[in-house]
Amino acid sequence: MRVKTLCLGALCLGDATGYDIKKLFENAFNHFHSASFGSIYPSLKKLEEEGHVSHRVEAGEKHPDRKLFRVTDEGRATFLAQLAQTPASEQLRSEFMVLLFFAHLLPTEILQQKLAEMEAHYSQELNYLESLSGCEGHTSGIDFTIGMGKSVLRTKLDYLHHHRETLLASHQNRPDSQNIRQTESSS
Amino acid sequence: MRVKTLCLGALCLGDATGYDIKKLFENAFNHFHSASFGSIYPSLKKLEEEGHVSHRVEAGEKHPDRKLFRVTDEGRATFLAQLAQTPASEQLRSEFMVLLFFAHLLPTEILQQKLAEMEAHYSQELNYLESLSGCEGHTSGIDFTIGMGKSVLRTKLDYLHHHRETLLASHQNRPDSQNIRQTESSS
DNA sequence: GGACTCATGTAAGCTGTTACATGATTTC
DNA sequence: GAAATCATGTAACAGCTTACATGAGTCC
Repeated sequence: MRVKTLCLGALCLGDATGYDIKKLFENAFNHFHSASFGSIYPSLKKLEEEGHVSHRVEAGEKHPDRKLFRVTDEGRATFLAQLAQTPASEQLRSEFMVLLFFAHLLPTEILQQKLAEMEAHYSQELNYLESLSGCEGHTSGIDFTIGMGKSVLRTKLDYLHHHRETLLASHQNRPDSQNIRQTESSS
Repeated sequence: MRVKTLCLGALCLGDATGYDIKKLFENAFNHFHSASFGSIYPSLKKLEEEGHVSHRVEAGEKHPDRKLFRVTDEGRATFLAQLAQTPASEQLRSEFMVLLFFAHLLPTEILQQKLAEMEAHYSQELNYLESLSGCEGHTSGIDFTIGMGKSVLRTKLDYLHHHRETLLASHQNRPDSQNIRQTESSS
């Protein structure tokens, strides 16, 4: 789902500025999507041209002027239709898995470092999702995504803890630890 | 990690054609990355221009002519360096989570359908990874990625099974089931 | 005869990121 | 006084996908 559609969706939850939407991406959407200013502001512009949103300017005394966007009836209907059409799917992009896939080409210390890095990442994300659980005002759907995210992260951390040592042990004993270059001459 | 680097990595596992590499993306890399012909062939071309790979043509009798690529010493070194530099990270892009996040805007039947769709997806992917577990010739790193993938998918399926009914129940009783348009007049 | 697999490649276009440009206010 | 937060936007570019173009062999 493109950023434009997601911006429209964000505005279906309440009026907001481009800046507010960026924060939504950084917080609520963070564990399943991302977007930068460079895609959010042009998206809002296009949405307005298409009549899906409108805006009014709030003059600021204690903050800069802000453009507060609001979804139109037409925009809401469009989002609903797009949502219903979207097939349920998921795509992981994991540099960590790439690293593991080619782990036999890396020195053990580096592998160890990557594992530690990933564990820290997972822990941090889990902490964040746990902090969200305490908050109120979530729909049942949002609770579901948070709950699922937490379960998955716990599984990943468990998996790391239980298989880390085995992996590192067999990594050190792997064939051609240092003689990759020699193998090549056999052609 | 860009497709070009991944192609170089693929060739570090053995000589291959562009077509072979596409299959690798569809199979082995499938659960953490993807790429199409339109990015693979140009990548191989660039890699050759840069001296990271070379190729020889295998004339086919029972199959079309194929360009068999091989990594050079320089290419191998470059890949190793790039691999060691790559930070361990992960990014999920989930339309399913988006759907759940906005679930309160969808009719219950549609939500139900999306949940079923996702369950089918997860089951299919789990079956595939389970079929891989039986195969031999995996490095410990690859086994790790497969094992982790399986654990995660089982967790997701479990979560779906345990929370599906609760979600659907509270979805049907949600406020403003059908009166989204009325709410709007209060501005 | 039709569908699928094997095999290579290009061109147009979409989507999004990074970096730049600007500037006020608030917090430490 | 420095750094962070609030706030908006553009331009250049990267990277990838989709669709097209082509064609032989194999399996049902």
